[in-house]
Amino acid sequence: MSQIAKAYDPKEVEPHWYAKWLEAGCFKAAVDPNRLPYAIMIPPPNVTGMLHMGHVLDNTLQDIFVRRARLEGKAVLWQPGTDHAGIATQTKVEKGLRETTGQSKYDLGREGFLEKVWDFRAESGEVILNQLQKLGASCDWDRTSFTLDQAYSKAVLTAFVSLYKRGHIYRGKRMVNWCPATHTAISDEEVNMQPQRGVFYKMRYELVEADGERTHLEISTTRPETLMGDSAVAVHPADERYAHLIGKTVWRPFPKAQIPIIGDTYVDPAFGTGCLKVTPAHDKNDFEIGQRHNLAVLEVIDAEGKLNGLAGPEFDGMDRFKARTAAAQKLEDMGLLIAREPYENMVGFSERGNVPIEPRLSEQWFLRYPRVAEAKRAVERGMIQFHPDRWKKTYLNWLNGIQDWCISRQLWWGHRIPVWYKKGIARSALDFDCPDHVHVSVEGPPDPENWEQDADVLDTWASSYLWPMANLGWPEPSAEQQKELDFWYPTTVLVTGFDIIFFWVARMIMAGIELYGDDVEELSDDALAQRIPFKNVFIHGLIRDAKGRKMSKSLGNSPDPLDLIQTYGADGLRFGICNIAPSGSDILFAEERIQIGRNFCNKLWNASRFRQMSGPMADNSSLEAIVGRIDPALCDDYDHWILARLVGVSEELEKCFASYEIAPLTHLIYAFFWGDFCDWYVEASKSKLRGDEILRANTLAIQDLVIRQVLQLAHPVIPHITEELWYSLGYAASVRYIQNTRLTTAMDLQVALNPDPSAVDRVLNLQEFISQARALKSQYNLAAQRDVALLYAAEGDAAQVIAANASFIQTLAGVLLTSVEQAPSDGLPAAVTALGTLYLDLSRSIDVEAEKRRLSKELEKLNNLVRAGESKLENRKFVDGAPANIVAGARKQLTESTEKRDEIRRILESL
RNA sequence: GGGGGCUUAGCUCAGUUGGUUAGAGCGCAUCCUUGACAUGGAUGAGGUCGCAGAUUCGAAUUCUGUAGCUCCCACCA
Repeated sequence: MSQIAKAYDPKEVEPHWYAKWLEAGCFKAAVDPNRLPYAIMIPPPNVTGMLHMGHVLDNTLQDIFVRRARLEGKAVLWQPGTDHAGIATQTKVEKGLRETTGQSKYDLGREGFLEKVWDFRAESGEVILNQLQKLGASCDWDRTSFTLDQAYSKAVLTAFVSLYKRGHIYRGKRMVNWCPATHTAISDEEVNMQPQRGVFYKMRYELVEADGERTHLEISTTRPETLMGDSAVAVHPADERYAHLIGKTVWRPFPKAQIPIIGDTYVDPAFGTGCLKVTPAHDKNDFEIGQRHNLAVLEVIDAEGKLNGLAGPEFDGMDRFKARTAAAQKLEDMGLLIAREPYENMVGFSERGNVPIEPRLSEQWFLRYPRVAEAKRAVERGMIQFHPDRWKKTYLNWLNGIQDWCISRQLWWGHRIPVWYKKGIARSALDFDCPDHVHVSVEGPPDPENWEQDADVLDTWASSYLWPMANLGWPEPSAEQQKELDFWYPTTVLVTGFDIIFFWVARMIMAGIELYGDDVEELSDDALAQRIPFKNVFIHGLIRDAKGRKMSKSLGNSPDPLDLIQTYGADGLRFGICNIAPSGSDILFAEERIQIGRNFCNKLWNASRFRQMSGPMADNSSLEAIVGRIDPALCDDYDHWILARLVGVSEELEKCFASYEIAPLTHLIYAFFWGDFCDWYVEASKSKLRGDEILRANTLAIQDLVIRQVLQLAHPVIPHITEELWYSLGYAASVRYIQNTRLTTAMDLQVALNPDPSAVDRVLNLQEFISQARALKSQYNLAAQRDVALLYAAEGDAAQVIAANASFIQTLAGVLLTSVEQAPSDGLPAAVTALGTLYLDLSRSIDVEAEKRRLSKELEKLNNLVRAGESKLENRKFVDGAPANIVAGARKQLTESTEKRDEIRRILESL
């Protein structure tokens, strides 16, 4: 036990306890067959990334879950790690290189460049993990994993080889999304559609043979720079305007060539002019049309987005966007451009390169997603549950229209594709079914000198999709790892944002189902349930700024979490972020919205401090010890009430965790501790604390009990301050750390305390009585006075309740109470409560009109209530049909309302 | 074009299977530095729960229609 300092200083407390936890091995995960497993795999942040608000939210939630699970007595694994993040990291290093030495990666060569990336990783790789520690994340850091670790790489390659051998992975020349900025193909998921303001060009292609009056076809396009690659003009076969021209030819203006007019139903006659230029090399649809009609594929744009020699000498080497206006100008010079119209359309942008992607034909590796049906089944049958549930629709919807995944990247940083080609055989002549031509294995060919490895690496997501199983030792677990796999896998819950349901969640599910276990065709539900990577998916929203915009560096609206920790403490930030994280999609972040976290910590701190100042500390070493200090005979209504509330809030929190509803979490804790305990219970205690020793000890025992339980309940959210107070107030005397105590359940508390439920009603009435007394004072600007004379007229039980609680009332309301037999006749300001009528005993005259206005307003309210209550109770259908407790409640309310109304009426008349 | 989601106090949001007088935080107004806390306390103003129907004894809550906003997916040049 130690003296609690005057002000709460998170900067002192937080690092202190974090170090202690690490030292004591509090976060270490250990297989324990006697406990239920609870495992979370961290969504691995980019190895060179910096902590941002999204991480704060995601990891705070995970930490809340695992810390709660530890309190519940489960064996807990929170696996940390980082992702090599292929494109992001490589781009960053390339940029740095360019800026510092002016070199490109080609100057260094593959080996040399990769060395630089590893250096960079060594420098910055630990940063984000350290930042997570500042937040209080209770990961088992000894297990920190990296997607390019040797063992992990082996898992990735094994997965590739298995999927290849099972026929899910193939190589093919296809239209892919090419990023001209990063010089690699990317997957459909890495392309973001953005509205672009551009120009709709209307141009004319001359018919080789005039069609009567008609000498030209009019064609609209947004991309005139690709016309040099046109190999046809397409029209709808049923389009009366053009159908008869099918089979004829037109002149492509430059390089001048005859190209056919073809009929294809893809063309929408109503759109533009109804004529479509077909550029099979640079448009996905055009490519398909080209396939159907056997058209030449003329590539005129290269990997960097520049035009090449095929486009003609004046365009050779020109950037695609420059070429767009240049081509239009040339058309205009030739008299072939009819119009330039402003136009807005959706253009695909490369997520990383942030430039428009270029559809490009290239040889790539593709994954035909395995186990799509089973991936759906696992979710549909509830083996995997999404929280909130509605996200499963998004997931299923995506799986329904799923296309093959381009998994090769023209990068160096990543897992190199484990495929080797025999030297001396032209790539085009390779027979992939012949082991003498193509070698696919984890180890590589026995005679590497005769082979050349595929130059590409795998998409980062084609490694992180193994995260849950690879981190536990798959595919070749040692005996120890096998135990871990058996125990922790499938993991309990995955916590992540909805933006990566497609990138990661769905792919992990399919990978797990396909690869975890033997290669069998049919999977029973039981087998499926063993293979899935996690049983629950907790989806949270994205953090946006107060105006709903995405957080970004360029907007400058992305606060540095470390600054926030500096100002509000890690606990304050955690509480705040948890408090504003609704179950909806977006979270609007504004700094003032997390102040509540700091304020709550401060309140907790000061309430504990007040406890310490209120009297000597006693045995707080266990729940039993504290309960043993409470004498039920000494407990009054307030004591029973706060204990009943404690049981209630404990139960509600249990429900929250069981159903993955975290939105109410902080609200429940806040309302109970601040609203009920501090504002009412502690205030009410003050008179008792000044009373006799025995009563004081009893009251302090109850305070100790409530604070202890609040510390337990709040610990997952605000671990540092609760640990500090746990220690300072002597709760740690027998068990050192909160997490090593067993969470007291609502049931435990109920049995141990058995609070009198009837006290709750009495206390609610008292609270109303006190509030009304305060309101009366406030009305007459007497709020600050502590000894305002108040008369009250009450009868029967109510009179007894007031008498028994007179000292509370006087303390809490700051009044001196006097009971009167009869209502005073001289028109004093009054308030009507369920316990009786209050009169402010004023020596000066009152403002009769103001008093009348106030009471009339109150009267109207009550009249409405009475009317509503009466009509309800006169309705036979209600009385007969509604549940008994509802009817009884309505009766009770009507009685009370009627009494109050009559009393107010009487007072009004007397004024 | 397909699929979600949202619409409740000035702002941001709760409101569990329909059921006592619709709540919270912030903001606002008035008062209070009374020995836990001004990162505080007290009091108060402020809502016909987007709109229109339907079901029901009873609807913010269920259903239908409708308007507006928003996100995701999708190959209209």
